[in-house]
Amino acid sequence: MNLKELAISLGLSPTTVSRALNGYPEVNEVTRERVVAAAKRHSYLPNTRAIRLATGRAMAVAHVIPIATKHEIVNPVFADFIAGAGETYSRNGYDMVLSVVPDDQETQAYRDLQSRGTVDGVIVHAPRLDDPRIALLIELGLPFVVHGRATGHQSPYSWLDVNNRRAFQRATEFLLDLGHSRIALINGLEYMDFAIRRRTGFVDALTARGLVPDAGLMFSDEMTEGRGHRAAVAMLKSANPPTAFLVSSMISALGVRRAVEERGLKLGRDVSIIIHDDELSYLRNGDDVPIFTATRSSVREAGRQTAEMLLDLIARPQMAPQSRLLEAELIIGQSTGPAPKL
Amino acid sequence: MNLKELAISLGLSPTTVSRALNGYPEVNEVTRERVVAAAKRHSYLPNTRAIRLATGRAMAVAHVIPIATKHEIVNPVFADFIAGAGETYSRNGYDMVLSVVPDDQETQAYRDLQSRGTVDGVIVHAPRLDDPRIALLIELGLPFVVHGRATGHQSPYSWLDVNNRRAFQRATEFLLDLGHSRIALINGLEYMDFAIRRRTGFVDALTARGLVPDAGLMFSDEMTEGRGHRAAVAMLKSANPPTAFLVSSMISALGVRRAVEERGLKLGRDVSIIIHDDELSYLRNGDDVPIFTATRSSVREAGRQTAEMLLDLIARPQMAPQSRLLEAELIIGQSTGPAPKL
DNA sequence: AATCAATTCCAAACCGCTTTGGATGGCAGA
DNA sequence: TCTGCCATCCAAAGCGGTTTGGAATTGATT
Repeated sequence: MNLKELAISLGLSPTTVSRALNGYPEVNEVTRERVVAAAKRHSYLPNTRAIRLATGRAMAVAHVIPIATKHEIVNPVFADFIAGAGETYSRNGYDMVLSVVPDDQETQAYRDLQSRGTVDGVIVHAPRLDDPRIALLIELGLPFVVHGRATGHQSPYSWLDVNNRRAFQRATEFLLDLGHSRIALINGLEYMDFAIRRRTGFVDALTARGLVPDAGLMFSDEMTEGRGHRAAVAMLKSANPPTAFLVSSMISALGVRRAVEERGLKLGRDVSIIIHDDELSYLRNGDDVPIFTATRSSVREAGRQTAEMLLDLIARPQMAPQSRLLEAELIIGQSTGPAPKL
Repeated sequence: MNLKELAISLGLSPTTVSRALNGYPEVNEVTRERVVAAAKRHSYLPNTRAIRLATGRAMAVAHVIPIATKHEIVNPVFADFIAGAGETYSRNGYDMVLSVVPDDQETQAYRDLQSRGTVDGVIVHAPRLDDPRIALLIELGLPFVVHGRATGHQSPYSWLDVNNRRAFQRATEFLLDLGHSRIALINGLEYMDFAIRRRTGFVDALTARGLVPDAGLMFSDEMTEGRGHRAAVAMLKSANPPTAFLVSSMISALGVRRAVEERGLKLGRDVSIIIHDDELSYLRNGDDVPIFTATRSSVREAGRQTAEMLLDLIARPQMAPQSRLLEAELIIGQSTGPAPKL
């Protein structure tokens, strides 16, 4: 059943039926009700493809997921972010299209999206230092919002980010206040913008207390359980081991915890850990009482809000770039305690 | 730049330009080259929305992701499956649209997708016992492929699944051969089809050796680190603890391992663990040597293949339902060893 | 030279909706 | 009674492609 057939069955013109269903004022209320009733009766729904062509809007947003040809890691944070963004899109009648492309074709993917008119805007994931995608999208004139920021990029653009620097600064201060002075940082890859900011917060907090960051206690790699474990093992067996760890991801932290326990040390007594908790739905930090002390910020909520910002931007294209900086909570769990006495 | 403008700039009709670009035979080879060159020069790409309306095909596939209003867990396996499927779609010029909907609106979501013509087909995730989605999709006539199977559903449909029963049967036999007789099963929620099949494989293997499955050693819950840990702790402190664990997920297994180590037991010597390894990219089972002995099957590859099956089905709608049963490898890691002597 | 079949191109219809620019009729105001 | 203004509806023109059904040109065949 399409608009034309529905119109015929009602003895009306397609124009009137279309207007009735879309709530335009130039149709009699009685007629409108007749139309709406008939539409429901025939379970008529307007064809998406036709609407898109007629209105010139795609009513869709893309998330481009580059697949690294080398170490092809799908960001575990991604699923929850998508879930959050997806909720927003559903509520607003937008479709979410995921473009999975080899990373060397990412540029072309954005150009395609733009010139074929497949979507009305995009969300940029996992920005890196001096990320080239931002300049590209500005040039293309395709509305976009970045989840995160790109240190080094000049011109203004819309983004939503967690205050990573502040979060890690506070976490470090918290450990310092507990008397820890040898604090290790188990970070993500430092070409990722968030990792750079976290390190900055960490270093700033140490420096402010007159401590000199020890390169041997700063580790940066993919955030997997194995890497976290390996790094922690190495640090713990060193001559002057850390008494506390600041860990960028729950997953790495599972590895760090294992290393700690393997050495017969007790978490929260001998060694403290603070993690950053994205509140991944399949990796809850304890059901009621948090296990890890953590800087916490829901990536799912970030997804919801980033999507909202993008839809705003699409609705008002000449709007100035917006930005939103979310503050992470510092929540106290069972993984931190006073630095052990020597 | 659109088709019409391009045609004018070439002194040709839109018809000819369209045909030239789409490789139809009724256009002179010289003309075709002129057209192709001009298209590239103006970086012309045909408008997606127009193509979709004109051809009546959406060139898109949906994955409906129900968000449980209660325990809203995003399946961690999901990200990698999507990445795999996405690769296939990209290669074939299809878009992947993700519909995130509250689970009580899932039925309506499928109906919408169908009658608005938003997509040409869908992939059904995480089938449950007697999953109603299958009957719905057959009724709607929307092409679909299920990732997994739905025990209890009658009429034929297309699916791709791992041989979960066989995998867990083999894993259990492997443990039995090592002399273990008290083997625990840490399974996923047993309204999920895959969990039912894994339990069946487990029970079958025990029964075949004349052992009676102990209900106290069979656990079923969400597959998180915490739940795995808790279940293992309880079992290990019981009067007659298991000497081996069969664990449905890498994530739960991290918790089980922690429980084992907390008790001062050594993995592979005092207690054995076999996991099912979906080869999640962010949860590698060791870099070179596998840590856990595992039944292994790449969910990413499953995504690739499931998507291929769906595209086939869309291309040949009257094709009989296809199915593909992937066998998991049993790979030997460091987490298994002979049952400890009493 | 006339016929016929390819070859090569084009005009126009169509996909299913939105939207512009009227047309019609009823009613109040002069 | 006539004018003008609403209120209500419709015809037709898009949106940007694809596809059908010729038409014109060319070359081979008789």
